[in-house]
Amino acid sequence: MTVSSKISKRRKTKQSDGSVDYAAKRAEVLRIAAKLFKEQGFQATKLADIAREAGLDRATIYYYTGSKEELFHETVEGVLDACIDAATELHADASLRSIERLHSIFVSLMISYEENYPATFVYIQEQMHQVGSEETAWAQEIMKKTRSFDQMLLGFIRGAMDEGDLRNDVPVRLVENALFGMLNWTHRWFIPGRAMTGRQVAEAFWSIFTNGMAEEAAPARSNRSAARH
Amino acid sequence: MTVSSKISKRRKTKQSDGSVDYAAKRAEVLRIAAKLFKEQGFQATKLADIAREAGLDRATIYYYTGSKEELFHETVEGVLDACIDAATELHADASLRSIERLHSIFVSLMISYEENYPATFVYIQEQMHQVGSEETAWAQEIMKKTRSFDQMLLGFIRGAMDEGDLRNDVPVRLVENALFGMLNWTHRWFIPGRAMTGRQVAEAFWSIFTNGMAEEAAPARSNRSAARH
DNA sequence: CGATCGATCAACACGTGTGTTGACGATCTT
DNA sequence: AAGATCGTCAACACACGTGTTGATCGATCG
Repeated sequence: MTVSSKISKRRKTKQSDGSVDYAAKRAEVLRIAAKLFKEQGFQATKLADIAREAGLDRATIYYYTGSKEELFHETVEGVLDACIDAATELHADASLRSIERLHSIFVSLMISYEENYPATFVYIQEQMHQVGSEETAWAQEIMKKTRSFDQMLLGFIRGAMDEGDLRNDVPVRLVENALFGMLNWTHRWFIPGRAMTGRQVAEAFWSIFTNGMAEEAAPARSNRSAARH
Repeated sequence: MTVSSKISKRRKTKQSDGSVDYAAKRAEVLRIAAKLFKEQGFQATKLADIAREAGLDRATIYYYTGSKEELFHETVEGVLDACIDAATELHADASLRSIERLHSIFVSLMISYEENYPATFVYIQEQMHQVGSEETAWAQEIMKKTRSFDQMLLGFIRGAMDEGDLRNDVPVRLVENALFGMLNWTHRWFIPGRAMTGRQVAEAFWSIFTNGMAEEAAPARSNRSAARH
């Protein structure tokens, strides 16, 4: 990031083009950084923590990266693009109903969260959208993409309402916040490789979202005590 | 917090018992601190920010509080108790079905979030539950209460399933995470005094949770286009 | 009107975290 | 075996945020 010329960085740049072991170890450092960002938050994570976890001296970290910020950017960059990619490919297929596209995106998104773990959860945790203060091109780009992604989602929900697949007696924004609240809140509890897969979680949430949890959501309403237990 | 004797604190303590203007200004500082904690997070909020916002010198803040931590504790303390109070009073009324109690708690909780704004949202944001590392009595207490509150909620959900008011084909934990994901995610977008009240949001979420968003979830399926729009 | 007291701030001391430097061993090269 | 190079770290310089002190200024009071 810091462009100025320093010996430590000169070494790094020299490294950048070539070696294999180097790239591997660099990736390892990045992995550890992402893990700690997820566990403790960006600010609370000290470079010393990353170094300790990697079994290196703090100074050595700078052999692999220019700064803590750089590690963070590299963790988070691409996350948004992954989400947008997942969404746009469905968006293109106009043969599907909006509700089906929304469903697809919802599931794809959760799977993307899972695959990019823990990067996406770091992204969510650090509230990347409200970096309004920062004037950096980086921040601007994030905000722009987020807004555009958000509009896409809203579009699907509105579409599904117009097409009669979703109730329209609730404000669109609220529906979005309900659905993606469930989804995004996973960053507080979901861990890949545990009881459920990302897809299973997403499908379960989707079922709740569309059908609701009421036992008698279906026409049959009379015999509730006969319910399976 | 810091018990040691310093003149600055001696003054403060002297102030603690008595004055009226003092208490008012102190409350003002606390209010500003809470607001900034909400906007920027605890770590990112510098005492200088609070001072600037309050139109005071940084040093003067210490005339009203012992430390940044103290401001934080005072912001967050009571939040959990408010939630627990809201929950337990319903818990006592055994004449209600579990599903009704869950509904009541859900709405009460959202209203509590609204009334304690922004304190509760700070609480949620700072992930008070996973302060596992800290050994302070304060942290222990928080964790204990959180766990107990969590168990209470799970109990209601299980109860509602047993009583046949909720589908039981979804893991309890997942149902909890869906419902309280929607609720807790409000800390990212809900602002009191805007379009909707806390109660309205909660009721809308509850409706989605129980009935789902599918247009044909309810018995009445025919006149959908007649719906308010 | 000098004394007291409450609120304020300038200046300081300190701790902690970041990023840089230079050097030291190990391995690889010719 | 002399030299180059790579990964490493001890030590340093620096920035920043916190909390403390002592003094100042104005109001209230005897």
